[in-house]
Order: sequence, then structure tokens, then C-alpha cells
Amino acid sequence: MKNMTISDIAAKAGVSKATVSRVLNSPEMVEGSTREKIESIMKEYNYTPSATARNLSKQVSSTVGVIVPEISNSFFGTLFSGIEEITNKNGLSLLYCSNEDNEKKDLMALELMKTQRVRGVFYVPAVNYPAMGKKKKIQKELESLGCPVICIDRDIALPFDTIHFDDRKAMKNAVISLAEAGHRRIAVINGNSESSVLASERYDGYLEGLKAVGIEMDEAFVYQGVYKQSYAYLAAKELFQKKEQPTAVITCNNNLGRGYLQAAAECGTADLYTHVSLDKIEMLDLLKIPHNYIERDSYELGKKAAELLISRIAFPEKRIQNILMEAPLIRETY
Amino acid sequence: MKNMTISDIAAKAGVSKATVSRVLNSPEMVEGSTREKIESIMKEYNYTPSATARNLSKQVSSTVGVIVPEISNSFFGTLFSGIEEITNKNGLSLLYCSNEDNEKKDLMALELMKTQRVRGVFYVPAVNYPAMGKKKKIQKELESLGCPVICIDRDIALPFDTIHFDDRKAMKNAVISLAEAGHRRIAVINGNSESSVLASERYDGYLEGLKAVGIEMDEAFVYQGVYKQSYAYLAAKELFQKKEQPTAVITCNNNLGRGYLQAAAECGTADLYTHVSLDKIEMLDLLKIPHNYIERDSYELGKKAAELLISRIAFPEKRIQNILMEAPLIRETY
DNA sequence: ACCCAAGATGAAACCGGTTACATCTTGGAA
DNA sequence: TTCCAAGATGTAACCGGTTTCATCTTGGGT
Repeated sequence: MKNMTISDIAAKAGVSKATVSRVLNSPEMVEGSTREKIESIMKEYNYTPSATARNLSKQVSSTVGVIVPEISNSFFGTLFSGIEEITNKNGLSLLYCSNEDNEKKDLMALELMKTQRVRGVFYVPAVNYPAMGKKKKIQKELESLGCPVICIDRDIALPFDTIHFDDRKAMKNAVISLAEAGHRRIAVINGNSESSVLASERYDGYLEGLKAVGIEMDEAFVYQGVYKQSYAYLAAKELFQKKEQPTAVITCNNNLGRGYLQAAAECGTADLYTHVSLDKIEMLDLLKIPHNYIERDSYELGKKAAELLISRIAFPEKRIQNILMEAPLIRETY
Repeated sequence: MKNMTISDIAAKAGVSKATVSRVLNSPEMVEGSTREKIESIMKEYNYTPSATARNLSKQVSSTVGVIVPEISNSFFGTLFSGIEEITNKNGLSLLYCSNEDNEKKDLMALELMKTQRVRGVFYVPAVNYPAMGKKKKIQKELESLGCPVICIDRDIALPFDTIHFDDRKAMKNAVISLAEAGHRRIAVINGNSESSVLASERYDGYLEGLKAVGIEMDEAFVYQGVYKQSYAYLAAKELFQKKEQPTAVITCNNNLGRGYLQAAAECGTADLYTHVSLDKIEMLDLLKIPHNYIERDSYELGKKAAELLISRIAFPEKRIQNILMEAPLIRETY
């Protein structure tokens, strides 16, 4: 059964399509009996206006785009839910595209958003942006979108609104807290801080923490690779072999935390080190396994990001905002 | 900077918009030098055609819809990724909407898909469909979408393509396997089988299993409530209090499995019963905690579902398909 | 009774593409 | 040389809405 059009409805009601359009958009302009007649015909034929046509005609879209690395990662899944809660309330639908933490996909995702002429974009940039040339390209692409962009979780220092957690501060706090508990040899397992702003923020926080408590950085305790479980697994295994051992370890995202736990469980040394994980790791609380972590509430992040976009759409000229969210340290084992 | 239109490009190139449209859609129809000129102008001004206009004009959309209960549940997050892999390859973008396992939201989601005039819909129905009236309404709504619909994970017996796991068989197998290992008192924690096809399939599988091995069903061992962690937690606590105890328990989705584990961990009785979980529970493998589960590969489910939609779009008249996927039992503790 | 403003509705242009059809070239066959 | 088919391009209608502007009623003030 083909979809009805506004002309079909107009014909059945014996009015012009302008009138039908009015009952859709400003019903108060249409005289009572006419409106009722049109409404009943719309109901009878189950008519729903086409967003495509409406968007084209109005020159604005009713959908916003979301670009994240991978939705199956619970951090981003939850972020996405938070975004949805707010956009839904504002009558915006969500167009999803992953970038798989990969620059090429990232550009394709932006291209998609552009052809779709979305109203705004939530953008978690692919994690690595080494060369400045790449960054300029992304910036150009973002600007040519012609719509507001909210950079989430990763501040790639572009002239757009951003919102993310204060990872640097959280890392610093974690180090200080560990030091206060007597730890002097604190290892860290992180992503690559030379190619990722995210990783370098975290690393800087680590260094600041060490400095604050007067501990000299020991390269043997610093692992910076990729944000993958497998990398942390290998790093942990290597740590376990060292002649001089750390007494604490900080893992810098949920995948890395899982990799560390995997290695620890395999060696039966789960509590060899005091472990602080950036991002809570699921199931540990249920299993009553004590767990220290830096809590980043990604649902809240999503909600805040969505509110930021809504306000940006309403006030396009307002100056750029950079929102920093607190990520508290939750201590259970030391 | 406003977006360029096809007319702008045509004007700059000194040709008609038809010609520009041709270099976009069938470049071979355009003479070499003309095409190159147009292409270079498009590149220079970073022109990207509007999908909105194209969709309206072509009378087909390039996006497909996905309706799932909640994306933050890893089962659905992974399902979504699987869908994306295939739709991406086929040049389709994804419009997301959650239904929160709630009928009202479900109808709103379908309405959204209709106004967006999507090319097809992946639909995981809200879990409960008690009254036949509600079902008819959903069916009417689905039909009025005017596009292919793939019902995923939950077969609500409507005339659309479906794909889901053979939960009934998997449950039956699990019971038989437990019985063969000597278990006679096998409890089950499930959703409400009177209001959900999903839950009733699982319950029926459980009953078939009992029957196959000649065990009489004992109501004291059957818990059917809602698919929430908190429900399984309470159910498990209650089981633990019983004078006559089961020796094994089957939990019928990942939330219920988690709730059971939570209760068990709290009582320090993690291995009091042999536990089989429908759906693998994350982290247990990493932590080297042995775990029996019915494995449902939701990434694969998503890919298969997407292939089904692609083929349905290509062959609208092909007869309806109902695909059943195997869900193997993974045994580790008995 | 007259006039005008306000209210209801319609006509038509427009949004940015696609496409059927018309027109104009051009080159090769006869 | 003539003629026609094939190839290149343009014209204009169309997709399904929205919106400006014009037209037509109607009722109240004087």
C-alpha cells in the first residue's frame, strides 16, 4: 500500500494542500469544522507526512548524527542512550555511524552526515590524530558540514563545543591517592600518548600526580600502546616478570582494565598489585570483587552533550563551550 | 557557509543541472571534458549532493531503521554492530530508535520510521504483547510502513521475515544435558511466559526438556517475572531459602544471569547450584570463573538479519523467511 | 447601508535533486 | 553529398511538503 501524500488528503477533503499543511503545522489557523474533517481523513487513511519532503522544504533536518568508535563498547553504548534520552524529547531522530577508531572511516562518517544534511553532529573522533595535516582535513570537513558539532570525550582542539571528563585531573588524583596510601612504584598502562590527545592527557595527569608527590617517573613502569584488551594483557604479563615490581597499576580505559584483570586472573595474582581502572569494569561489583576505579558516567556525558547541542542549535552565535566533567575516584581495596 | 546546490555547480560549470546530475549518477553518459570540468568544480567547492532531495526525487530512502529495546544492553549493542557491518557495505545508513521494551515507545518508534520513509526496518519488538488487540495494532502499523520489516530475536508471529535463535531447543538441550549429568531438581528463572512469546518459547523448551528426561515439573522451581537483574536477584534469594533445594538453575537472559550471580556472590554460595545462563555473561571468562551458558552470537544475528533485509529489498516478492539460528550450550562446570 | 480589517482559504513558487523527452551535433553508411 | 542514428546536452515536470501572497468572506463600527 503506497503512502498517502498531502495532495491525496487535500483531494479527499476537498481543500488545497496548503490547508492540510496548516492543520499539520499551525492548526489554529484553520477553521474548526474544516480542521476536524481533515483530521478525520488523515486518521482514516493513516496519513503521516514525509519527513523527507518536509526537511527539504523547510531547509532543516529533524535528525542529528552520532559518530562513535563502536557502539558495542558499553561506554559508548551508554553514552548513546544518554544522547537519545535528550534528543528524543526534542523531537530529533538519531542517525548512527561508527568510525571504528579509524581515520578513513571517520572521514566517511562525516561525509555521510554531510549528505544527510543533519541538524547537528555528536562526534567522538577516532582516537589517533598524529599528523597535523589530518587534523586540518578533519576540521575542514567538520566546518563544511554547516551544522553544529559537539566533540565528545576527546578534545582534538578544534573550534567546536567539546565535552569530556577531566581525565588528567582524575589520573593525577589517582596517583596522589595511591601515593598517600604508601605506594611509590605505580605503573601505568595507557594508549599511545604521542598520537592521541586522549592518551596524552591521561599520561600528563599521571606525570603530574607523580610530581605532586615527589616520585620520579620510571620508564619501566610506563606502558603506552593501544587501547585494546590484548595490549594490556601483554603489558601486565611483562610487568609480572620484572625483577623490580610495581605495587600499584593504573589502566587507562575499560579495555585495558579487562586485559590487566585477564592476565592477573591467569597468573592467580589478582591482588598482587593495587589496581585502579579508568572506567568501572562491569560485573566486579556483582561478584563482590573489590575494585578501584575512576568513574566516568557516560550516560550523564551523553545527556549533557545533547543538552549542549540543543542549546547550540538555539543559540548558534553563543561562544564556544568546553565542558569538563568530574570523574571521581572510587576506592575499595586500599 | 551554506551548502552548495546542484544548480550552483551547474551555473559555475555553464551546464544544466541535468548534466551535473548525470555525472553524479551515470558519468558514462557525460562527455569526458565536460565531466572533468564538473568534477573539478564539485571538488573545488566541496559539493555533496543532498540525500534529502535525492530521496524525495527518487522516491526511495537510503536509510534503514533499527528499533531495539536498549542499545546499552551488550546483546543489542553487538547486534547493532553486526547490522551496521552489512548495511554499510550496501550504502545504507542507520536510523536508530529505542523502544525501551515498552509498547507505547514501540508505537512511537514505528511512527518515526514511517515519517522518515525508511527503506526497511530491523525490529526487535518490545518484549510483552499480551492482548491480541495490541498485536493487531502493531501489525497494522508495520504494514503501513510500506517497507520490508525484519523481526529480530522475538517472533511475534506476524507475516514478516523473522530471524532469531532457537531458544526453545537450546533450553531443552540444557535441561537434558543437566539431567544427564545427574540433576533432577532444575530451577528456572525466566521472564513472564504469559505475556511474552520470547519467555514462553524458553519456558516451553524447559518443559520439553523435563519431559524428555522424565522429570516432573515442580512449580516451586519455576520463577517467571521480568527480564531484570533485580528480579533474578530476588528469585535466587528465595530459592536459597527453600527447604527443598534445586541442584541446578537456568537463567533465561543475561540480566537474569547477572542477578543470580549477584545473589550467589552475596551469599558466598556461587557454586551451590550448577548454573546455566542463556547468553554468555561478560568478564567471567577473563576472571577464570567457570561458566555454563547458551551462546547466542548476536553479532552474527545482526549480520544475518541485515543480509535478510538486503535480499528482501532486492526480491520483495520472495516468500517470507523465518530463520532459526543455533545456540550451542557451552559447558564448563559439570 | 458602507467600509474595512481580520480570518479562512487557495494558487503558485520553492526546496534540491532526478528523469522522460526534446533538441542539437556529429560521423559514418549509402 | 545526403541522411539518419547515436551521443551529448538542455528543458521542464515531478517528488511531497511549506510558505508567501492574493483572494474571498464575514462581521463590527459608524
